[in-house]
Amino acid sequence: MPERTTELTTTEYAVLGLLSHGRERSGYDLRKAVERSVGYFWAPARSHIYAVLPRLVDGGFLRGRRVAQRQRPDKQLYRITARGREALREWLEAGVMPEPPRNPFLLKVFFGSLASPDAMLDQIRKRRAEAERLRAELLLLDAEAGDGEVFPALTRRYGLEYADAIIRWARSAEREVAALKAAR
Amino acid sequence: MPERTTELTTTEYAVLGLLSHGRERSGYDLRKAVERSVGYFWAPARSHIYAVLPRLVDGGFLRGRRVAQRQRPDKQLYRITARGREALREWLEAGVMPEPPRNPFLLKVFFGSLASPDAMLDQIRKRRAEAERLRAELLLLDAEAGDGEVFPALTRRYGLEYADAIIRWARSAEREVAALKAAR
DNA sequence: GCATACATGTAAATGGTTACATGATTGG
DNA sequence: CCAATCATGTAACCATTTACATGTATGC
Repeated sequence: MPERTTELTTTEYAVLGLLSHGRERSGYDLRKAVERSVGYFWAPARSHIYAVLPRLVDGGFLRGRRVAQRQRPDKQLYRITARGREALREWLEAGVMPEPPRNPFLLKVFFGSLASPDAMLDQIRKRRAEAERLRAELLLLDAEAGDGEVFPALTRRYGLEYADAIIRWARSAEREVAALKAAR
Repeated sequence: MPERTTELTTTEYAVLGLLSHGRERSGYDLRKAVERSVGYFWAPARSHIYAVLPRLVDGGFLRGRRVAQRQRPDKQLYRITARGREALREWLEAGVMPEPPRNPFLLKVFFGSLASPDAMLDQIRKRRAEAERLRAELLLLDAEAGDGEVFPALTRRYGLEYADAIIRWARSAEREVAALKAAR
């Protein structure tokens, strides 16, 4: 952790963010909300969400209340506090940490000459397929969302631009590796 | 770790990869090699490299030898073994794990409506500046490299495509957020 | 009869990070 | 004189992951 300029972890801010739009929710609800919203760029494990919630209550960022249910396990519902809202706003306005570079796929490409051209061709094709899946998913999300909120729409456009970049790259990379193979 | 289909961690494969091109190197050498090659998509901490080397020796992937130096601390030089080479090749040809989605910047954008438009504008501009720096760095690396190895060149092109995508996105996002601000 | 939705959590592992420790040599 | 280069490592921490544990109700 680099000097800890923020009070909370990214996942904690994600949870605060999801709770910032009014409604109180359970851990279970939050997990589903993640899938339908920030899931394609931030998807904490289920158990991680549950771990983070009591911590946020301890810090005064959330308030929780237990709801007994018949025929269902009890629920914990969480609501964001003024303090939580404030912390979230501060985080949003604070400088972004430059993300540590982390792309194992590119690592494979970099050392690609040690594998067979066919194997590398396969890797690149799979990557393209992944980007195409993402692209389709984002178009779907976009259609579902209509033109409501500006910022969520911006993240989807980012994703599309990103997916398109990979698809373009992959297409040209595939040609190049195929040529390499032909040239023996 | 998801079921552990590979024997080693990504950083360990990165080290094997860097040692696969002939020469023996020290931990210190490797760290510098990282910067000049895979650093913009895989950059382990210095201490992490040192931690990984003895582990690779234990597994038979590397052989190390101590070199005494006058006027300098002793060196450990490492060379890849046949076993190491084999493990690397297997990893290169094995399926890529789909990378876990992780983009804290997009998380901020997603919840951008909770901050001031100016703050968000600033965030996006900084992101663009970062992408422009990366772009410049990659062009430089490209120029330095000339047209030698195909695969490293492919990773640089990936980076450029990526950087351009972000720059394009940021430009349009900046306009949009500015409009939002003007609309009060 | 079986999968899925509802609902929450603990335990263990891990891959990675920063901070700390040490010290000589070289070049501006 | 100061910064950078050479050179290696330990210790502490941590954010996050998977596996494990438990059980009811509903719809196909």
